[in-house]
Amino acid sequence: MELSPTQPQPCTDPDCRGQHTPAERIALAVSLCAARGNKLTTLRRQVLELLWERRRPTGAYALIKALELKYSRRIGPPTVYRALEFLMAERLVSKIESRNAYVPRTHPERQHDCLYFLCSICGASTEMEDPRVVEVLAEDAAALGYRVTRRVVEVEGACPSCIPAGAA
Amino acid sequence: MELSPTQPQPCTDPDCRGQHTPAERIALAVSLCAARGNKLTTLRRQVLELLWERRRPTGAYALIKALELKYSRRIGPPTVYRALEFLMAERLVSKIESRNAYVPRTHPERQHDCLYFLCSICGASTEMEDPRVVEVLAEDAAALGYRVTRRVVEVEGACPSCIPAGAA
DNA sequence: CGGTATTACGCAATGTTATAACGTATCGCC
DNA sequence: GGCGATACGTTATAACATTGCGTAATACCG
Repeated sequence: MELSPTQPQPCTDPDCRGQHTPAERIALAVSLCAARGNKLTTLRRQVLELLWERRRPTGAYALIKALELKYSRRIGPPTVYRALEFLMAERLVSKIESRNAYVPRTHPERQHDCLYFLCSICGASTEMEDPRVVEVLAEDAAALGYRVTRRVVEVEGACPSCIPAGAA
Repeated sequence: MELSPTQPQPCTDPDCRGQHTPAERIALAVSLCAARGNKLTTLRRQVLELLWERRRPTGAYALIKALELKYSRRIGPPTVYRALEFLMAERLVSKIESRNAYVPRTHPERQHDCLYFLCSICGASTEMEDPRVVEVLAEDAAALGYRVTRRVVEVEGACPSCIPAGAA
């Protein structure tokens, strides 16, 4: 499942209408890092840009190949993994655990982890936020006495465009 | 993070009090597979038993080592992965995606995917079910036009026993 | 400036997780 | 027994991730 890049995705957050373009999100990333005193180096920015360009969950090695192709130089796994580590720490990127792949976050300025809807047919991913999920999980965590540090919520299925194809 | 086995875990489901023992859960697995006309072979049962014995998320290769040790024979990765595939299809086992590890399911007879609470300190996992999570995710999926086939909900944090240790 | 500490990156090697491809054995059935 | 289907064994390899160490770039401070 390694499909061709597509266009900017609509934001499903009710608070923000319209589309987010890669360029605009990169600019936001730059200013966020600057504000925090962290360095979005060239390499890190290139990785983030690439993720925005592909705009679907992308594995680290696919990223390496794409970087090598685009910038005509050799890049080792640790280089990319370190960049991803930084980007995740800055909340600019999320890992899709069920795919060992990475996606750019639409709203790096926000606090909570996102939900991801993943299409098993076309491979697309849709990010969303739902405070109800956060709240319910918080209640469950409290009931168990857990202190929450991270939420992984990934819903696998068929996206609207693919349902005709895959419908039984 | 590879800790020693522990005892049967309490079931957090309000509908069922008491503890589930490995032996009892294996018996349930046998009868469920029989009822469905599927074969819980020796190997598959051994893998399931091992998961119940370890009772914390266990990687495929750790499973291989444990099997080799316990039954004194060589076992290749595909053998174990196929057994896991079968056990997951029968809903007897779940994969913890954020750890690339596997756990036995307490209630294989039930339909919905579980939530998992995972302790980053001791490595323990706690299974639970919450219809509210399922419902909220169903609503979100409907809003996006997604047809859901699987839910991955993994909450990382500190378990009650570890909070004193890890508390800042 | 120049020295020094810190952080980022390059690179080789290796570790870990998962699957492909193909052959053999086992089981159920007629 | 012969046959088809399913499970399992085996080798190799793919895919994902990290360790360790050295060098380069940067920031800080006298």
